[in-house]
Amino acid sequence: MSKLGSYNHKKIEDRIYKYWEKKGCFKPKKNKNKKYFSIVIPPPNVTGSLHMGHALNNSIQDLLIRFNRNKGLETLWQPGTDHAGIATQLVVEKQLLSTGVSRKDLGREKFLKEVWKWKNKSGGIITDQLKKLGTSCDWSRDRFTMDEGLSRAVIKAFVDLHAKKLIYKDLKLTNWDTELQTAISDLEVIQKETKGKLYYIKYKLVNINNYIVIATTRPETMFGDTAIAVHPNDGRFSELIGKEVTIPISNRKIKIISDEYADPEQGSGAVKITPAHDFNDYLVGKRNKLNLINIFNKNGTLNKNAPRDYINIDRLEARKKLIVELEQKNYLEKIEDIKHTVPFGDRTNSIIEPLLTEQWFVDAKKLAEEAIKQVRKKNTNFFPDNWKKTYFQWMENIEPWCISRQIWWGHQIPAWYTEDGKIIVAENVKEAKKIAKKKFKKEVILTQDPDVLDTWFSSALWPFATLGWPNSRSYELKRFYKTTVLVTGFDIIFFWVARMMMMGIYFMKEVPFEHVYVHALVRDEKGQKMSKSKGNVIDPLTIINEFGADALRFTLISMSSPGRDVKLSIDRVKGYRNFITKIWNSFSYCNMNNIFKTKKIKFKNVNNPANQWIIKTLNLYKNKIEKNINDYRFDEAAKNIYLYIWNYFCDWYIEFSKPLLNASNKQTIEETKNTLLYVQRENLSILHAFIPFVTEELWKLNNFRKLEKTDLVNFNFKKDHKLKNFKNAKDVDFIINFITDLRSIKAKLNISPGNFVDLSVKELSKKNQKIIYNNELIIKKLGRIKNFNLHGVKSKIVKVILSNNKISISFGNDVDLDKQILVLNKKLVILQNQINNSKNKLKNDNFIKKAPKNIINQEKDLLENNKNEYKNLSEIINSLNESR
RNA sequence: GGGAAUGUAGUUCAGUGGUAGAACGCUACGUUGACAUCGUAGAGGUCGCAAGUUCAAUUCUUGCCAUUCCCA
Repeated sequence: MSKLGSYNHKKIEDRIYKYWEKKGCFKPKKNKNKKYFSIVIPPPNVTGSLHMGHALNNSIQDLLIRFNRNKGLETLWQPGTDHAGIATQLVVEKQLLSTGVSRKDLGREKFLKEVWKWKNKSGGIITDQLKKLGTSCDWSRDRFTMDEGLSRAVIKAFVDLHAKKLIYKDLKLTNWDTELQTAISDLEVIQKETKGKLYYIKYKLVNINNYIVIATTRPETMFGDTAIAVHPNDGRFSELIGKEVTIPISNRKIKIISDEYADPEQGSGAVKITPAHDFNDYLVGKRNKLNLINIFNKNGTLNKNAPRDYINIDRLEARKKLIVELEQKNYLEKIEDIKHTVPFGDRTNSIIEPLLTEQWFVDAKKLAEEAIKQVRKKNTNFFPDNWKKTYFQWMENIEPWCISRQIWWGHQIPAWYTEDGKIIVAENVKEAKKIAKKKFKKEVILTQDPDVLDTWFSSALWPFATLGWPNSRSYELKRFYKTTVLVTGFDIIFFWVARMMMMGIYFMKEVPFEHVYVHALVRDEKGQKMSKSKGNVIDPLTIINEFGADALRFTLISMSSPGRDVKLSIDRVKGYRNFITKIWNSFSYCNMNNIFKTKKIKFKNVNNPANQWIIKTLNLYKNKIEKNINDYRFDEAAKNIYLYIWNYFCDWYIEFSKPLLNASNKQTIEETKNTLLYVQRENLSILHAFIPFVTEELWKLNNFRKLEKTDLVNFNFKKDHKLKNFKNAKDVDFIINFITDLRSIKAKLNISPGNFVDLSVKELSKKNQKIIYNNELIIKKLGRIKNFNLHGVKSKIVKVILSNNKISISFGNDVDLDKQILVLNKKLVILQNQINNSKNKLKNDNFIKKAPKNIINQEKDLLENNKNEYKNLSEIINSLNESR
C-alpha cells in the first residue's frame, strides 16, 4: 500500500548494470532447438570516446539484442575495439613528445611497449562508456584487433591470400602522407574543395623562337615533368606535336605529345605530364611510355632530381621560391585564383602527395566479384534497401587496396626478405627460414618487412575472427556465423561492409551477415553536423547524466527513421524522460492498490469489457511492435509503444481500473487486479529492450523477479493471453468515444468539467443503452455524470450529439449557448460541403463505373452518415435556439 | 561531372491511389488518492511548384525549384 517514490535514474542505472554483468546475464544461453541471433559490434576505435553516433548505433544494436534475447533466441552480441594503427600511434607519440622523447629516440620495440601501456591504461574508456548506455554485450568475449587470436587470424589471412596471389607487392603510385611518412588507402584521403591558384607557365620550344603555355596548380612538380600533352584534335597545337620544349629553371628537354587527357577547355589547353606525381599523369605516362622522375623525398622535400637550389626544401616552400624565380626570369604568364579539390589525409590533415613506392596490395577487384554476386542473390540484404546501390557502385569500381603502412603500431607484415631482396611470406620467421632453406638450398639471412597492415585489414576479419576463426571447430563460429545483422552508419559501408563481405565470403564461403542495417548520422537540432569546431556537440554522457540512459536510448531509437538524419534536440530527450516517469508512476499506482501482492498470475475468464479491451489492445500492440522491430522500423516501434502505454494503458485503462477496483463486486475487483498484474508484466517485457534500466528496476521492485523466477533481461516472452472471446472489448470503443464527446461538449457549453451533470440516454439505440448501463461505474466516473435520466431535473435541458447519437443534457444557467450555436453552425457548413462532395462523386458515371465497389459503398455510407448528422445537428441547433 | 536522399502543422517527423496523423510547442481550463516530469479541451495544413496518368493524386510518372550527402 505504498507509492514508489519518484524515479531517479542516477540511483539505479549503474547499480543495475553491475548486477547484470556480475550475474552473467549477457552470455548466450545455449539452446539447440531455437534459432540464434548474433551481432558483431562495429569495433570502436580504441582511442575513441563515445559520441552521439556511437550512442545511436549501439542503442539500436542493444534494442535488437535484448528483444531477441527476450524472445528466447540464443543471442550473442560480440564486443570489442580496434587498434586504430595511425590514430593510436599518433596519440602515444604526442604523449611521449610532451616528455621530450620522440618515437625514433625510443626505437620500435620500446615504443610498442609504450603503446601497450597506453592501451591497457586508457584503451578501455569507450567500453566503459558503452556500459553507461546499457549495452548488453557479452563482455566476457571482449576482443581487440591486436590481441593474440586476431593477430593469428590476420597472419593466416595474409599468408593464404598471398598464396592465392590475391595479395601482392607492387611499385605503384600511392597516396603518401608526408607528415606520417606512410602510404594510406584511397578511403583515408579526403578530397576537399580548396581555394588555390592556377599558374600559367611558359615552356620554351627548342630551336623555335616561341613558347607553349601550360597551366598547373602544382608548379614545383615541373622538375618531374616528362612531357607536355595536347589534345589530338586541338588545332592550336597540332603543329607542335613531336616538338621539344625546355623545362624552365631545370632546362631539361621534354617532348610535346598528343593525348586525349589534355582538355582544350581547361587552362591553356596544354598540360604538363608528371607521371611520378599525379594519378592521371601516371596513366598518360603509361600510355605513352614516358619516364617516371620522382622529385620528392618521403618527407615532402624535393630530392636530388630537382635543381640544386631546391633540394631539401619542402614542396610548398619550393613552390613559393619557384614562382618568384619564374616571375623574375619571365617564365610566368599569369596566375588565376581558382577553386579545386585537394587531397588531405584524414588523420593529419596534411596535403597528400601521390608518390611512387613499393607497397602491398589486396586484389580487391577479384574479391569483389563474389561479394557483388552474394548481394545480388539477396544472401545479404540492406535496410533500407537503397544502400545496396552505394555498395554496388563502390564494389564495381573498386581499386587495388593498399594495405601496407609505414608505421609501427599494427600487425607487422609476415614477409621476409633475403639479402638480395627475394620475398618469402610465411606465418612466422621459423616457417620462413624453413621455406628459404628448401628454396635456396642453404641457410639465408632473413629480415622481416618493417611495415604493418592497415587496421581495416584486421577489421575485415572481425565477423569470423572474433568467433574463433581460424579454429573451425569453435562452437561460436559454427553457431553464430553468419551473423544476423550488422548495424552501421552509411559512412562506413566502404570501410567495413564492403571489406568484411569480401573477406567473410572468401574465408568462410558464406556472407558475414544476413542483414545490413544502415542508420543515419546524428546531427544537432538545426540539422548541422556535430563538430568540435562548431561547438554544437552534444555529449551523450552529459545527456545520460541529466536524463538517464533510458531517455537517451528511447529518443535516438524513436528518431531513427529510415533515410533521414537524426536531428537531436534536448526537448525530445526531456519528453521521453517524462514518458519513463509516466511508466514509473503507473507502477506506483498499481503498488498502492496492492496489485503485486499476488503469488501467481491466474485468470481464465475475463468478463469486464475494460479488462478484455486492454488485453486485446496489448496483444495488438505487442504484435505491431514485434513486426516493426523485425522490419527495422525502430521509429514506428517506439511510436507504437509510446502510444499504447501512454494513450491506451495510462490514459484510459488505469482510469477505468479506478472505479473497477472500488466496485462492490469482489470478482470484478479480483479480475481487474489480475489484469493489471498481467498487463504490467507484459508492458515491462516489451519495454525492456528500449529502456532496460527502469524496467529491470520496476521488475524487481514489484515482485516479478520472484514471481517469474528470472531477471527481466533474461525473461522469455510468454504466449499472448488468448481470451475465449473479446466480445465485450469493442464496447469500450463506444465508451471512449462517448466520454470524449461528452467532455468536449461540456467544454463547449462552458460547463465546468468537474460538474456532475444529468443526462438522458433514452434516445440512444437499445444496444448502446445496454453498453452504458453495463459500464455505468466507468462512464459515470470518467464522464462526471450523476444520472442517466432526467426525471425530476429542474435545470434547463438541451439536446446534443454524442458519438453520432442524440442525447439530452441538463445544464445550469451559466452555459454559453451562443458560443455553442456558433460552433455547431460552423460544423454544419463543413458537413454540407462534405455532403455535396459525396453527391458529386456519386453522380459521376465514371466513378460508378470504374471505382471498386467497396469505395463506392464507403462513399454512400459517408453520405448517409453525414446527412444523418446534418439532420441531428440542425435539430440540436433549433433546440439550443429555443432554450436561449 | 556521376550517383543518392529529402521538401507534409510553428518545429521535428510518420503516413497513404479514395475523410491528413503523432510528438513537442502554442491557447484555455484544472477534476478524480499514480503522475504538474500531470490531466482535459482546443487552435493550427493548397502535403515544395508545374504538367501528365487515373473515375480519383499529398501518394504513381516526368520536369523544375530548394536543401543535403557520397563519389570523381
